[in-house]
Amino acid sequence: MFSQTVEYALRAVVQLAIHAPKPQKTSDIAEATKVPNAYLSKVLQGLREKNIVCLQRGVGGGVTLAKPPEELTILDVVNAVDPIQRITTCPLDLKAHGVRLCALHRRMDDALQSMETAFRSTTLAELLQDPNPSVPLCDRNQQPIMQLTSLLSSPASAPNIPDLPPNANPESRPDVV
Amino acid sequence: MFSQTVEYALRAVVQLAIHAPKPQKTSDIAEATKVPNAYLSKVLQGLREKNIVCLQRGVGGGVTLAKPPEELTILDVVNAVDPIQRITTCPLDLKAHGVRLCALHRRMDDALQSMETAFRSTTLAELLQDPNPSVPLCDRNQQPIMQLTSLLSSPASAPNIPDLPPNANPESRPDVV
DNA sequence: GTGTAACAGGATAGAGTTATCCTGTTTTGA
DNA sequence: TCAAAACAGGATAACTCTATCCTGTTACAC
Repeated sequence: MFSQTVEYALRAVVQLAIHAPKPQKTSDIAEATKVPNAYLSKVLQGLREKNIVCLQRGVGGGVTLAKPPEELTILDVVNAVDPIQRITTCPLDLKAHGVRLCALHRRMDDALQSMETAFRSTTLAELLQDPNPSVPLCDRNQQPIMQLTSLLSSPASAPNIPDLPPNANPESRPDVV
Repeated sequence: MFSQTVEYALRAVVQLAIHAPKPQKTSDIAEATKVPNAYLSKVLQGLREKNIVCLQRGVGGGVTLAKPPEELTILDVVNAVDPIQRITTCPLDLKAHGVRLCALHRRMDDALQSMETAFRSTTLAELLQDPNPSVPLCDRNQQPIMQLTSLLSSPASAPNIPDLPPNANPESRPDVV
């Protein structure tokens, strides 16, 4: 549903947000985000054209966010590389429909709108402040305060959060059927 | 965001639902839905493999829905041709994340889930019962009861719903920002 | 100015999506 | 049995997306 390019772009800007405002080299972002280096370079050029990032050549250069993480939403990034195309007029060009979508296209556009709204509501800064124990792009878990305390007081009993089997999925919300 | 194939498949099954349970020829569906005939044939073969439609060769044959419109949801059709792929494990394969998605992928999957839920909540039958004046695949507007009455009593003053300019969009819900 | 760091951008290629064409197979009914 | 109707399916092509490679250009430090 989301293109590879969107996924890559989001990973890259999250990595930039983590280190903002320090510039990051494309190759370092590529490594951290597991995105092919040469392709990431193209994606970043696209982001620059849409004023999401700044690219600086030469020694000490690299990539930076064009705005502070508080002012960049997921939607800004998504729309920069692979815009969510809302359905505004009848895809069949039926004259009688025009901008009054039929039930089918109304529902399809509603789905697009809900996605757009969700993406617009989250900034990069909010992503980083999320209390989720999995830190974006970082292969470790945050230790909750309680566990951190016990870790400090008795290192031997440090909780070791195990990987869960693929079907356990304790963090996800139950599917509304 | 939605592939052409999904759009085509949805148009086709709506057309089948409109005429259910009467079989429709592929060529007739193609014409009504403005989908390339030969390509629609491939799409329908995909829908048959997923038991969404039945295809019958020979004189009097054609395409029918494999279930009544009340039992087919938009999601059934979408997943048959271009499945909504939920994010269940970390796309970067970070060991520490596993099935506990980070904030970024959690939000992306939430968006996918809301789309999935919306599509699962609407059957083909409900699409056809929608009071929306634009009838799916049909290039005319239903006359609301009031207007129909006035039409019958005084044909000369029959309201003629004009096409609206692209930005007026009176039917769409206001965008929640 | 010279060398190095780092992005810029064109050429190219593989895979997937969308689309077309043509021939084969099945089914029905006269 | 034969002919027509209608789908089946292989071959192929255009286009887009994803990805790689290589050379050029810019910026900084010395």
